[in-house]
Amino acid sequence: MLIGEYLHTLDSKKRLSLPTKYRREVGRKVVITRGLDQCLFMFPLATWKGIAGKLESLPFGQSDTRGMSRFILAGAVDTEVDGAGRILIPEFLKEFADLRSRVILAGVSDRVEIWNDKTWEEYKRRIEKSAEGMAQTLGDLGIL
Amino acid sequence: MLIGEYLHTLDSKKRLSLPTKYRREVGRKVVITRGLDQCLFMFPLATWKGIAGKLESLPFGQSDTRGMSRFILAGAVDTEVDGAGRILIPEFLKEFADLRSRVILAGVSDRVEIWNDKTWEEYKRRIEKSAEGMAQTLGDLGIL
DNA sequence: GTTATGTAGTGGGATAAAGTGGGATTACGA
DNA sequence: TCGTAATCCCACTTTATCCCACTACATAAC
Repeated sequence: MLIGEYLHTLDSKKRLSLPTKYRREVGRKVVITRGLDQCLFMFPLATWKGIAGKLESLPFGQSDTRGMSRFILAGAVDTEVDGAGRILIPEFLKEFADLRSRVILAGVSDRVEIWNDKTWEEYKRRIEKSAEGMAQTLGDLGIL
Repeated sequence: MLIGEYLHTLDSKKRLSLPTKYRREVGRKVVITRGLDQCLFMFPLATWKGIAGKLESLPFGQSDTRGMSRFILAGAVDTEVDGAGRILIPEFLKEFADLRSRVILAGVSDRVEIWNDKTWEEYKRRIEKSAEGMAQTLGDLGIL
């Protein structure tokens, strides 16, 4: 289970080091794609295969699912984690998520999300404001 | 059953010692997350697994549940209790709960809450003020 | 009442590891 | 063939982790 939040730096060579806590679970081969809310998703290869399989089985005739498949599949790249535990972020994904030097890596169960740090902080603030409603939902779900 | 309230110090290395009374029940592996009302929740690993399982099954398509799983999962870290009975609080959680040197640990049945001492005192005062209403509620529920 | 003994909580130093930056070498396209 | 970019490798800096020591308070012994 991937959890936690880390601030790392994306260097001038577009390298981004993964937190050690993620490395074992993530393995050496990963897939990075455009994510939701202007962040990137990074999946371990095994997880990705499951997702790609589901996307393939979507009816291609419908324009909305067609758009969704294109958005995700066309925006995906598979990369290897290098010897120092780093991955390479291609330019077009860097641009998509507006990544600069300071980057947030966030573990969300089966994937790692990659955020511009400012965007992430702002997103968190928005979520915290709705904490009351969240407490209600958590209670309803029997989580807390 | 985790109960009681303790004032401990969070040292310059972000270490926080658990009260001895908690150590047996909590075990060596714990998970700390963002909680409600600006405190942190600390769960024994077994308890956490139950929560995480429920969160995993939430639909990712809806933006509100997406926000919630990010809030909790990305806001969580798993830590081991060290030889001296201490845990490490990562910077981003320290910041979230505004933890300084003086920290309150409060047992709440199956979790331990970690508070800034001032915030805790203030919270208690607020609750005490509404004690009248609370007594009513407890009575209604057949608890007291 | 005073002195041992033990344990909880705290602090600090030494060592190991993680994260980061940069140079050198190799591959690739113009 | 040249210039650019990707890859590998090494080195530095900071942070984390381990281990031991000190203090305070409590209990037990004399």
